[in-house]
Amino acid sequence: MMKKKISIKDIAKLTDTSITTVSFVLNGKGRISKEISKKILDVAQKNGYEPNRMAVGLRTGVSKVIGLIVESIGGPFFGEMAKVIEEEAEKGGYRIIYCSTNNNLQKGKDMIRMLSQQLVDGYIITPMKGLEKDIQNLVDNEKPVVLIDGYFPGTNIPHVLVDNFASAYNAVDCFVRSGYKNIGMVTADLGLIQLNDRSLGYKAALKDNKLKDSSKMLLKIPFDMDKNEGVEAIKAFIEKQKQMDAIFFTTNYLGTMGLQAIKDLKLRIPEDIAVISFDDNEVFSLYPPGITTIQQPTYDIAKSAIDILMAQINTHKLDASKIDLQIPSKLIERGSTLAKVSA
Amino acid sequence: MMKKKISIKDIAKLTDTSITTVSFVLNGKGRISKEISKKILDVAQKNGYEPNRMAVGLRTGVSKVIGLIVESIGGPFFGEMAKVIEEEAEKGGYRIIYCSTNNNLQKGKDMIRMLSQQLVDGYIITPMKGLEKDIQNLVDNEKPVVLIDGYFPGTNIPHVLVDNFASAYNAVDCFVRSGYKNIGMVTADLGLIQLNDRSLGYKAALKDNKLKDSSKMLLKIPFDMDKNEGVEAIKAFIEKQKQMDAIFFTTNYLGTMGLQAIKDLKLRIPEDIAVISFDDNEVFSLYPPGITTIQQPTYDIAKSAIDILMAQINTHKLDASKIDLQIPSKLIERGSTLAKVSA
DNA sequence: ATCATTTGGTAAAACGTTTTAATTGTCTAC
DNA sequence: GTAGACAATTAAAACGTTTTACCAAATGAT
Repeated sequence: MMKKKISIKDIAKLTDTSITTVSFVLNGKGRISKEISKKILDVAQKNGYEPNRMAVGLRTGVSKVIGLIVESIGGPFFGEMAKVIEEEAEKGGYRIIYCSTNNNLQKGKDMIRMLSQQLVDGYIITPMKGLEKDIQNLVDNEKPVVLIDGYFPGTNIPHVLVDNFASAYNAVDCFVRSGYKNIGMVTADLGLIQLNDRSLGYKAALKDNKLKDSSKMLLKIPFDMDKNEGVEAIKAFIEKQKQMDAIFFTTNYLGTMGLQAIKDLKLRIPEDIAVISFDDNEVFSLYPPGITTIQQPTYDIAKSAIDILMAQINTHKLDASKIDLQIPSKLIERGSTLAKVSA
Repeated sequence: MMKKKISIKDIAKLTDTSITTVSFVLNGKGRISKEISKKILDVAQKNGYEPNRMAVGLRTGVSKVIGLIVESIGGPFFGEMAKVIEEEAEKGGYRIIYCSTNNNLQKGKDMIRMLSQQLVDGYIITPMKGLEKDIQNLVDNEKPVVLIDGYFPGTNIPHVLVDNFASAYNAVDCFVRSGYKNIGMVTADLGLIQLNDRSLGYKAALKDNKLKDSSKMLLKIPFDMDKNEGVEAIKAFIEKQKQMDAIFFTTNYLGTMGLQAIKDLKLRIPEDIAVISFDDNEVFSLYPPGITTIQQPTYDIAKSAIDILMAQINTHKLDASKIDLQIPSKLIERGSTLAKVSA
């Protein structure tokens, strides 16, 4: 056992040819006769030759690895994303090296620094506040980069994400169509542009529908609040806003916290309060009476991101700086937004 | 911009020393005078020197990367796992390269082959039927390997997973304590040893409690069934087993399918049917009246796995072949197993 | 027959490290 | 003073590839 890996040099010796010849045959370059080619291919095959990635990487400067930096691979959204990205990358012979930042800025910076030690050919990153410089630096150094799930306003870094503004706008519209007029919103204080866009969509929709100003019916959960505290905060919020008859949660995890809060308060959905949450997931489809959600097109986002990245990698001088892909979401209507029966 | 990365050679030139000296200083080897050391360190620091991983890898044969091969990174269980593994690995300066097999044997084989092209120093793998040979081959070639979430009976590959037998046994016990006597089970037909162990635990518990033989009240969902078909199958199963008053789902996804089925049939939990599912997750805590679950110690499993792997990597001649870590699970009791009120 | 071209093949450099073995001084001990 | 020990430094080989530039032989054109 422990057969030493066979190298190109060994194959050369075995076939009585030169290293160059073997390399040429294996890569389909140069011009080598059919017979010699066949002999080399046979020997390579028989001995299970696999090129040494490190050597190739050192010589050519390409690693065939792309770095995926996300907030956390756990969770349905990024998990699903990672899966698609990995599958698509694999088709191009690329592998994924995965890093999570847990929303920790320093960790994000570290990750970028590590990966840039010539070990990845491109990056897919979920941006976070404070990482602008580091990412811009990659771009300036002509590293292929695609941002997903967020972007940096005012910079020229290609990005693909759901259309957050329109999605939130549509959610409010859905409430209105069903007869709800006092629509509150719960969001998080993470400094993420995507949450901000959702807020803007919400506010714009209120305004367009001539509904009362929302400043009162808006709750921002601090980023460092844990789950239980969050539930309590939401409960307090709901109790205070007596007239509120519908509530919009801007993220998945806020939505589940919200359900817990509503359950604790023994309120009925949608009779006492209608609900919409961002990010569809199993809880929402199962939880009675079914929670209306904004389903992010994870597949499309991931697919587009990897495609754009590959395009950058392959055609070296592609100008991707103008790519701003905002993909529409899908509103999944369930029981939580049934038409209101006026009291 | 696009400053060419600085190399050890450049630093040598800049400090008027030799390549060797720089390498020695940077790695704390050899014996170099304080003054020269300082000069070199300063220059390296100032220019943001980072060693070229490829070159190091080629020269030393270690990549500082470990391969994580799981069924699918999506899903709460593996996602959480991946997170812990990545965090722990990072402490030792290792990065994770991630691959999912989607339960596809060929893909699993391909992954192992790719990763073994000298690009990872160790493997964490969720085993699947048919991969025995390939994995054994890694072990024979002295590659560090740890299996998680499953194992190959009769082989000597270190593994860490939840104690599936005891977990299932405890679930049945919980039903019995609450007064349920006709306990059915729904499992999947994936050929996975862990599911088999769960079945065995279930059967043993039935026997020890002198309950009626279970062969009738056992449903096996074929591996290629989609979600809707699964729900239908479970509905049919429940309707057929009139006397069944409790049901045990051996996986997360079967559990949620089961909830859907029970909901469709308009049965009450636990009055009409008590429920326990493997793998705790948000749905189960939220879904009224709260579903009792077997919570896998994901953190412990992941932590142990990476620790064992690191131990193998660092102390080269560690005999890990006897490591068989079966970690107890935690039964989270919720409303779905409240004491039965006899009719 | 001679020169130009093509065809089939290879030597050698380079990528950026690590590490062995060698080379210079300096110092100690006799 | 000289032999050995030791300290500080370095030259050079090696890891496994890719690729440039070159060479010899065969073919074609005149």
